Amino acid sequence: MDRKPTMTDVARVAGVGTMTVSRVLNESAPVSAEAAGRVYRAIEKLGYRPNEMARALRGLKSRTIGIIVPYLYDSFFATIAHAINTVAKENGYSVILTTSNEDPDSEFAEAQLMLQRRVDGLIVIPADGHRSRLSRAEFDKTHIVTLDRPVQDRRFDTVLVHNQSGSKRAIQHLINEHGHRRVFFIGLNKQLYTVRARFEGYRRAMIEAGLQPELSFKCASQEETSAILADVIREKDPPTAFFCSNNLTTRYALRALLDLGVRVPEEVALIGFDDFEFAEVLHPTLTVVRQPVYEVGRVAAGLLFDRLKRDEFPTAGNKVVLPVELILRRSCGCRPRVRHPNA
Amino acid sequence: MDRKPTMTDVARVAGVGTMTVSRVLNESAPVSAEAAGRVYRAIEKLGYRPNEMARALRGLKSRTIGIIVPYLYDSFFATIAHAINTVAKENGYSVILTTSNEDPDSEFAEAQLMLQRRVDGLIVIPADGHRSRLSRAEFDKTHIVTLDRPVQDRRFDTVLVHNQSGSKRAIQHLINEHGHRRVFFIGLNKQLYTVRARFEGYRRAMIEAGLQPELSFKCASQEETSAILADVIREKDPPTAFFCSNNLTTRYALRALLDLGVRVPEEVALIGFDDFEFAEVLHPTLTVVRQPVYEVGRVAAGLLFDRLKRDEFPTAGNKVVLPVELILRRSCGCRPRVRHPNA
DNA sequence: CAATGTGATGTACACGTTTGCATCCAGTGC
DNA sequence: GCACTGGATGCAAACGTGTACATCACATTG
Repeated sequence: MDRKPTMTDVARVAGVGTMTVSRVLNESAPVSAEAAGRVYRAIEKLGYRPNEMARALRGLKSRTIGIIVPYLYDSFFATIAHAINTVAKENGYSVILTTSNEDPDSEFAEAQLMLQRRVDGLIVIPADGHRSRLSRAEFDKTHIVTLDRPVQDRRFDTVLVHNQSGSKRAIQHLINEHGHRRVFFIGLNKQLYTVRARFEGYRRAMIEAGLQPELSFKCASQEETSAILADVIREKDPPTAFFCSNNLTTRYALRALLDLGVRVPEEVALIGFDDFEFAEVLHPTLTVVRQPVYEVGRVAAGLLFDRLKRDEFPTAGNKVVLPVELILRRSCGCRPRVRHPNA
Repeated sequence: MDRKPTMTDVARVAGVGTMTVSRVLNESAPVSAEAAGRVYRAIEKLGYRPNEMARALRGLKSRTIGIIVPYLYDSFFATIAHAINTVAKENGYSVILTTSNEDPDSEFAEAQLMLQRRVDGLIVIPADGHRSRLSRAEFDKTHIVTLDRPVQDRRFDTVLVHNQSGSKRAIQHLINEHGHRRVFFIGLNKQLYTVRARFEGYRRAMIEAGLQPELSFKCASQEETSAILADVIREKDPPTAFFCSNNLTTRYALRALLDLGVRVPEEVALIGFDDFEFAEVLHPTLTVVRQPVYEVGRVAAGLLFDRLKRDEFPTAGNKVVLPVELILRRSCGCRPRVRHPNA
């Protein structure tokens, strides 16, 4: 009476064979209403729950997918995970989640572990490495969808956003609407795909306007960012606008400007990539390129479940690129209408 | 040649019995160096990985724990999840993650599902309901640790923070150091344990100072918060300080004050509960009660793995309460030294 | 009526692993 | 030489479920 009740227990109590129980549970074959009733009562009485381990072992699906993200405390990744989890639930799937800490080796190891756990599919935000190890033979028979950053392997489905055109548009806004000529790009990491793509958009916008691209990638910490901005601001003809490649650099830059006593947007304009909740609370409110974070996660999960349903391994995966949106607030110099509550 | 290699395959290639392979993998019994070598080579050659499903089924542990959080896009919960995942990895465990959407029924259903998946233990941030369904008989033989919010069931281990004394100290700071007499408490949800506890600290501080507690709980959206603050600010003798019960209300309140054109801290002071990354970037920088979020997750995971190692079900669980810290910045009226980078 | 289908059920086995138990070999003490 | 230890190994069973197959009653068809 200690162990969890099993299908055999249910069958015994209901006075039927184990198969009848199985058939009732899965509706895999017709069962007489009378027998089904007895089975249901027995299940209720014993508090029986099928053992998913055994089900998975028997060769069906584990009804589990794996997610690998670089970090979880980043709101971008957390939102992605939330979206995927929601879709997984809708499909009756569970989610095993882990982090790669932006390390390809760790990512590979975690993916292997997930395979040992026999996940039916994998959604990965590839770690920021030159080439991922996910393409290796071990994963030949695994459905993989990548996210946010592409991977060389053409077999995977991928979901991206229009990084390049998004940042290009933001820069053009600064140049055309506000007359900026020295716009400074704040990067984070030369390797990171998203940063490279966003830089490329920036670069093209500048070149097309006949301007000189200026950039810095050494902004991985508050200290580095503060030091660089302090130098740049002191030049005799300093930049009049900054473009931050992501959330993190936006925060670092704002903090640095605050410490330096440089007023935004009066003295310099600033646009960030990726919207966040406090962007509307900051003073000034922040103009950003917004990417549809939740949607990215949802679409990626959708692609994975499509694959799982078909269960075929095409030689070329789907590639979905979602649009981004320039949200004009005050930090770029615009004066959008502020909503005043009932007053 | 299509299927994943199994232990039997390895045994055949290595010219040994399956048991020798198992023993090599688990080091559960002595194996001759010569045989072990052959096994290792066979594993390497075939790319064999043990099937965790089969292992779990055979009655050992699933080496998987479950986490249930209300939401994932909240940075507090995401950080908790990250901490737990990190500790789980250290212990060779995987993590199944899901969300309850703050709904006790959903929480119960998800917990059941996790049991079907045969998790070895469960870490739950109990959904905001009067009483959780986690105490029911179904979970008698499951190791459960709760987090952030307590549960009636004394058998569970629990990790909390000093909500009450933390908010009391913040209020006392406003009263004693800055001379405030009308301090307004901004709640969120009467049910939510953390909000109630923080309110109680506020109430006691006010009473002890001979002041009148004033509060509002109808601040679950930006609109509600804005409307209430607009009313309150227009009173003939308006509050001179606000205390926000959590991250979300802090954001709503700041936004409302910004829209109303009320300057912080010149016209009103503000302290929030729970620190966040943008608190130092806001203008003014934000005074907050900081709770050790990551640590809460780490400790909870530690408690769970202690239980798993012992594998006993005590009648009374451990209760750990971690300290919080008042971080003085500018929004309360203090003028902390600002660090100016190399200048 | 024999042949054939169809619905409802049970029996055996397989999934891949680990746990008992049995086995085998070598060395030791008498 | 014999029984005994003890290390190294294999065999069968079991974990809980689903698939394949067999069975059986009964209805349908010619």
